Amino acid sequence: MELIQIYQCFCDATRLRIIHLLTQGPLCVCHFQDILEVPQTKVSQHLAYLRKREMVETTRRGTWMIYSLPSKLSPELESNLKCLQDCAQTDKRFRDDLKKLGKVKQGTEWIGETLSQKSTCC
Amino acid sequence: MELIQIYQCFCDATRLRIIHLLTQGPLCVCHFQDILEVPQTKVSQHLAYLRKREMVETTRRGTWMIYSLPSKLSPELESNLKCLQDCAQTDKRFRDDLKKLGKVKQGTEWIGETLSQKSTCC
DNA sequence: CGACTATATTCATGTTGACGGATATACTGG
DNA sequence: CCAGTATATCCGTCAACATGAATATAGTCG
Repeated sequence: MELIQIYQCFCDATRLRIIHLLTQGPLCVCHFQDILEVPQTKVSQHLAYLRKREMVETTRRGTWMIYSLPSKLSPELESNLKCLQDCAQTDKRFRDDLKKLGKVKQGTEWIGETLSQKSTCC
Repeated sequence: MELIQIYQCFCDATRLRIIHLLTQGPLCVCHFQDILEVPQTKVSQHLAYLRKREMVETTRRGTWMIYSLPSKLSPELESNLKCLQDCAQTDKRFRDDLKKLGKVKQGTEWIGETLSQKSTCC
């Protein structure tokens, strides 16, 4: 992944929040919706943008689509993700996203290879 | 400077090269032109973009306009500039830019507050 | 002041991107 | 197979951006 493409992926607020969430681990679309509070279409479109540029990978689990960062990160991407995590700490918006992520995650839990469902959503 | 704006400034190839050059120190427009080998208009427009977003500062020195990074960098910008410098090392294009910067700089030299001109350009 | 150099701005145009609304697809459980 | 949920894609529209050409501005030197 070219450096410039990394920045292109990073340069929209919604995408940046998505990527930031993904640094914490894989996440399914409905969780993105819950956390970001943006329309489903918007989430899907940005995820499509990221997929097209191979910034994210997907796995289907039933009707849910789980998004994650690529399993092997280029050094450039890795550096920039670290930098992002670092910068995000001082930003209220990103911190709030992480808080919500925690709450949303409380509703679900991974047990081995299966997802134990506690919330109404995935 | 907001994180997202940093990425917006970084997300065009020409701008990224400009910013990368600026991490090495102030530079005037004609040097950008020489190094980047892009039309003057293009350089000026990208510099205007960066100026508007306060990613760069300017000083006039005679007919030349010297561009530099802001004297006080936000922590976010500083982190990202470091990251950029890091990533740029492994990229041929950026390395070539630095090589050219060296050559161009050989033609000029700062002596105290005055610019001793050795090349035809500033 | 006038010619010249360095740089900026304006303009027109093509492209990409962001977004909401509508619709399609994919999987699941009955 | 059907209904329902999760997600993706398509479409139209609007704004932002990238770019080259032409022109304007600012400073210097004679």
